[in-house]
Amino acid sequence: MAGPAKQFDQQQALVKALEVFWDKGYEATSMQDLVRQMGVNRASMYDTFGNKYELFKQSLDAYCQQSLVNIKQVLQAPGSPMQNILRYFQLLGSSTGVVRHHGCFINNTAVELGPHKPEIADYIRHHWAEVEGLFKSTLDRAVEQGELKPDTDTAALARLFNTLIQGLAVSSKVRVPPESLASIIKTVFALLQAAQHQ
Amino acid sequence: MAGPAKQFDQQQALVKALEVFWDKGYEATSMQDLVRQMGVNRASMYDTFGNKYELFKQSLDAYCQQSLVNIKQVLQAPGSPMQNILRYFQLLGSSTGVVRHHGCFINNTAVELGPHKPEIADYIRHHWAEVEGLFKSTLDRAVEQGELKPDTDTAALARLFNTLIQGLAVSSKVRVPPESLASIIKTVFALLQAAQHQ
DNA sequence: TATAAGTTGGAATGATTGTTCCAACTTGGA
DNA sequence: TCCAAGTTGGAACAATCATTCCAACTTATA
Repeated sequence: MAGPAKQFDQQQALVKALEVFWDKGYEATSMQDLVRQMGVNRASMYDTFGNKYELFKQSLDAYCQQSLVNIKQVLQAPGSPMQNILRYFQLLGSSTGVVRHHGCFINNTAVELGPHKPEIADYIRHHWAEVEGLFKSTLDRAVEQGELKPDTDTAALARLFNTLIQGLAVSSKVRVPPESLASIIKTVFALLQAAQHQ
Repeated sequence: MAGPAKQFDQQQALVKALEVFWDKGYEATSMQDLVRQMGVNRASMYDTFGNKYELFKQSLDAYCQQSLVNIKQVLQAPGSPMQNILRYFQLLGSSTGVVRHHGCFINNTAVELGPHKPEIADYIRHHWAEVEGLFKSTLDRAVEQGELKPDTDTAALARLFNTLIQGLAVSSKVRVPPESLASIIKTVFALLQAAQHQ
C-alpha cells in the first residue's frame, strides 16, 4: 500500500461525531454539522466511516463501551456494594453526570430510533442486559455481605435500577431541579433500607 | 363572515397529526407526511394551524390533556388508593397501554425537544407537576386510610412514580419483554409493602 | 342572483438534505 | 526520482425540506 496516511485521528473524529449526535440527535444532525465539528473532509468521512447511519452506530458503540467501563469502576470498587450503587446514582446527578449534562446518549437513541431500527433496539437491549448484569452481581455481593435479605430478587432490583436511571435521564431533559431528582434516589434507598428490617 | 366552512374536522385532523408525530418524532416528520395522513390541504393546514412547530405544540397539548383525564379516571376511582395506583401501572403495560404501543408521546418529546426548546421543556415540566400532584393526592388518601405510614414522603413518592413511568416508557422502545417490565412494578410495590411493616 | 369572503389543489420557492464525483495534491515503494 | 495508491478540498447531484403563492372553486350573505 502506498499513499499518505490519514491526516486526522480516527478515534478523535469519532468522539467529535458522538458529541454532535449526543447533543442534537440523529435526524437533526446534518452531515454539514458533522464535517464542521469533526474537522474532517467530507470524502474522508464517507471513506472512513461509510455513511451517516454507520457513523452513528460507531458513535453509539463507543459510548456504550465507555459507559460500561464507568459503571464497573464505581460498582466494583472495594467497600460496601450498596454504598457503591448509591454512589453511582449520586454521580449521575453530579455536575458532570448524565443528568446535568446533555442526558444519556443511549437513552436518547432508544427513544428516537428504537422503534424504527430493530438493529439498534437489539443493540441497546443487550447493552442494558449487561448493565443490569453489573448491578445484579453487585446486589448479589450485597446479599452475601448481609446488606440485603437473602430472599431478595436481585435480578428484578437490577432492572428497577436501570429503569430508574432511564427515568432520571428523561426528567433531566426538561430541567427538573436536581433536588427533586435527588429526593427520588433518597426515597428509593430509604424504601430499600426499610424493607430490610421487616 | 362569509365563505364556505372548512371541509375537514379540525379536531380530527389534529388527532391525525398527533399520531404521525407520536410515531415518527418531530424532526423525522415531514409536512408531506402530515398532509397525507391528515387528509387536509397544504394551504388549509398552514391557515388553520400556523406551521409545523405550532401544529406540533397543539398536538402535544391535546395529548397531555387527554393523559390527565386518563390518569384521573384511574387514580380517583372508588376503593383503595394504592390499588388504584397499582392498576394504573398495570394498564401501562397492557396491550393498549403506552408501554406496548408507540411509547409515550410526552416522553418522546421531552427527549427530542426538551434541551433545545425551553418553551416545550417548561410545558412538560408543568404537566409532570400536575401528574405528580394527582399521584400525591392519591398517596395522601392512602395515608389517611392507613395504607401507608403517616410519615411517608408522599411528594417524593409521587415523583418516583412519574420517573418510573418515564423509565418504563423508554424501556418499551427497545422491546424489553413485558414480563421484565411487570417484574419491576411488582418489585416496587413489594418494597413499598415491606417498608410499611417496619 | 350577484358579490365578497374563504377554502382548496397544486405549482413554485429557495434552502438544505445525504451522497457522489473529480481534479489536485501528497506520499510510500521501486 | 518516478509512479501508483491514497487522501483531500470543493463542486455537483438529485431529492426532499418547510413554506408561500395564486388561480379556480365554493358558499354565506345581501
